[in-house]
Order: sequence, then structure tokens, then C-alpha cells
Amino acid sequence: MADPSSRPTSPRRAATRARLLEGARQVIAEQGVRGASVEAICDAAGFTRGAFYSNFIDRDELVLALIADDHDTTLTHVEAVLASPPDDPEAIVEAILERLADVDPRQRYLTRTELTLYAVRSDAVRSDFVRLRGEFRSAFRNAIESAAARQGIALRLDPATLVRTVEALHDGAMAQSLLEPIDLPMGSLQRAVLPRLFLDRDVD
Amino acid sequence: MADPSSRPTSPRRAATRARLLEGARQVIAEQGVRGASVEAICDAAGFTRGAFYSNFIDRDELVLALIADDHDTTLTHVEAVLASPPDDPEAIVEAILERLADVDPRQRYLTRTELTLYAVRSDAVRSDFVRLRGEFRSAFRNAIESAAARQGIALRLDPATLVRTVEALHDGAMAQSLLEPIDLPMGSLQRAVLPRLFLDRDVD
DNA sequence: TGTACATCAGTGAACGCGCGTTCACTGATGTAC
DNA sequence: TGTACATCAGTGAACGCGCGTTCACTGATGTAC
Repeated sequence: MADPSSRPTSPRRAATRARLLEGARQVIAEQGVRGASVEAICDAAGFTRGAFYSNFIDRDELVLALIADDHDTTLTHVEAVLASPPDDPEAIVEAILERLADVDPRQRYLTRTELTLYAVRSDAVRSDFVRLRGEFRSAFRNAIESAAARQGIALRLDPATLVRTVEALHDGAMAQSLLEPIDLPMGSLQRAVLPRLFLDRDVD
Repeated sequence: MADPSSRPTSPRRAATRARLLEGARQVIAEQGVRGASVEAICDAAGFTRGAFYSNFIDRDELVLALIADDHDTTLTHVEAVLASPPDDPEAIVEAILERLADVDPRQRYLTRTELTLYAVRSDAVRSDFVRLRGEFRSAFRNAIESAAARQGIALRLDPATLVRTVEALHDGAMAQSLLEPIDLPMGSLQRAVLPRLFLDRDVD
């Protein structure tokens, strides 16, 4: 009855939570955080609403769990790339972006953006959200920095700024590609611009 | 009773619509499109709900009106800058970004992003949304192109790509600055990166 | 390995609130003479 | 410029649905012997 997240987790419960989170991802992508009713999330996950309240206090707690879960997945992807990193810093960026966009770019963009808005609006959520994003950027930055050092390459921007720029450009470009998939195919803006950020002279 | 938007517009009605739109901007910024109840919008605007239904069919129609209204405002700002444009293409970009971020960057970012998500999700809205954004980018691009020609400057990126990049970078950077106002003060990422996109060699 | 019991996890009916939508109404604005 | 009437614009009460939340329950899972 009390805080469901403090209850011990059996494998069965873990599976239920995972299915509810996946249902929430789908519904939030299409309806937004505020438009995602508990009922719709449970329908998508194949449970009744009681199951929801057996696993989460309310929708806010589920959203926090979603943020943490997405971050874990993201870090896993980054680490998979870094396990056998390309030599070139630019190639590392491309490999990571490609890997992250792998599954369902549209759903990923929509939920990511919804969660970002949620964090911008809520002081309580923002600090956690920012901390997790910081971890991601650190991993990313270290990879670029050491690759640059190994290759003896001088970067046009300091690594921290470079990572922030890649992130900002990628997010903005995704939005444009989803709005205009013909005029701006997914990933094309990133491919056109990123080389200019890395190299000291023009390419091609 | 029929379509309220087809009724003739008296000055009084126009004022009421404008107040409802402004109320909607505030509420949507904090609650999202789906979380913005008609009741909350009317409260913010100082009307009862009946006034809403006297002016709009439903919330979707208000959101469409909001998109059109924001676009008009944006174009007005752009034209104000272009009336006496700075010589340098880069200075034009800075002037426009500065002017757009003028009023309330946080609310502007939140409503803009909400409307973008709304357009990504809805085929019907997307085409209108894309067309208006295209008009904005055209005005922007022409200004940069002619300034570059006047000054005899060769741009690192073709003007269309440059404008898209500025837009993407600005949107992404705004999100980061709203999440981490101390670590990344508003506008600092744009100022660090934009010169690299314009010039053929490193600055400073 | 089977039986009896305890606990757990999800079900689904029930309750009630918030809010979208309607509509008869009233005060405000416009018009004719 | 005033009066009488018509239309317009917004009010606020009423209705009903969707959905958040609770809770007594049942079948599933675990445990002791």
C-alpha cells in the first residue's frame, strides 16, 4: 500500500514495470506527458490500472523511472561504441549518433523532448535530469578527447563545447527532419555540418 | 453557433481572441498543449469558458491560431532587423537571435517546442507549420545571402544549410541553457560556435 | 514429491472530481429615425 | 442628441464523460514440512 518503489522487486514485478515503462514511452510519444493517461499506458502495456498503482505512486514517479531507464540505455549504447572506438574523433561522434538513432528515431525524439520539457518545468526533476545528462556528456567528451590526443589532432572547439554543440545540433536537426523528411533527410544536416566543426579547413 | 472563426471580427472580439491566445501561451508553456485545460486558459485570460467557445471551435483550433500568431510576430521581428541590416552576415544572425530571445526566452522556448511536437504528431498541422517556418527561413536566408554578396564574403556553408544549422543549434542550446543556466548561460553556446560556422579560419 | 498455508501481484468494479461542451440568459454595442 | 429596438459578446449554471485513485478480491507464486 505504501510506496510501491520501496517494495522488494521480484522478477515478475520487474517485468511488469518494464512493460509499463515501454507502454508509457509509446503513449507519451504520441500524447505528451500530460496527455498520457494512466489508462492509456496500461492498455498499451496490456495491464489494468490496478497494476499501475501496484508499481508506481502516480504518473510523476513513472516519468522519473522512465528518465532513469532511458539514461541507462543510452549509456549502454555509448559504452558499446567505446569498447572498440574508431580512431578518428569525428568517427566516434558519428558512431554514437548512429547507434542512438537506431531503433525508432521519431519515438525517441518525441519522448526525449517531452522529458526535457518536463525537466525544464520542474525544479525537482531538473537536478536529477541534469546530473544524468552530465554523465552522458562526460563519457562522450572523454572518448573524443583521448581519440584526439592519440591521433595528435587539434580540435576546433574545446571538447566540452564540442559535445554540447553536437547534442544541440542533433536535437534541432532531428526536429527539422521529422517535420520535413523529404527536404531534410534524417541525419543529413548533421553530416553536412559536423565536419566543419572538427576540421580546421574546409572539406571536400 | 457554427464555426466561430467564420464570424465577422469586431474590435472587441479581436481583443478577446488576443487575450485568450496570450493566456494559452502562458498555460501551454507551463502545462503543455495537452495539459492546458480550456478552463485554465480562460482563467489566465480573465474570461469564463463560454467566451472560449464563442471564439474557437475547440482547443485544436486555438493552437492553430497560436501557430499563425507566433509566426506573424516572428516575421515582424525579422523584418525589423532587415529594415536596417548590419553589414556582416554573422551580425545579422546575432541581431535576429537577440531580438527573438528578447521577451521571455523560457516561455518562448516552451511554447515553441510544444507547438513543434504538436506539428510532428499531426499530419494536418504539420503542412501549415512547415510552410510558415519555410517563409521565416527564406527571409533569413535572403538577408544572409545578400549581405555576404555585398561584403564579398564566401560562406563556409551554403546559405540554406547555414540557416537550418543556426535554427537547430539555437533550439538545442536554449534547452541546455534552461536546464543549466549557470553552467551554460543563455546564448553562450551560440556565441562560441557560430563564428566557426561563418569563417574560414579560427577566430580569436 | 506432495500437500497445506502464506504472501504476492494484478484484477476489475466503484467512487468522485475535473473539465469539455452546451445553452438560456443578460449586459454591451450598434443602428435607425 | 435622444429614444427604441436589434444584434452581439460574454456569463455562468448544468450535464455528462473520462479518468485518477481506491480496495476487496482471486489466481499465481513461494515456502515449510
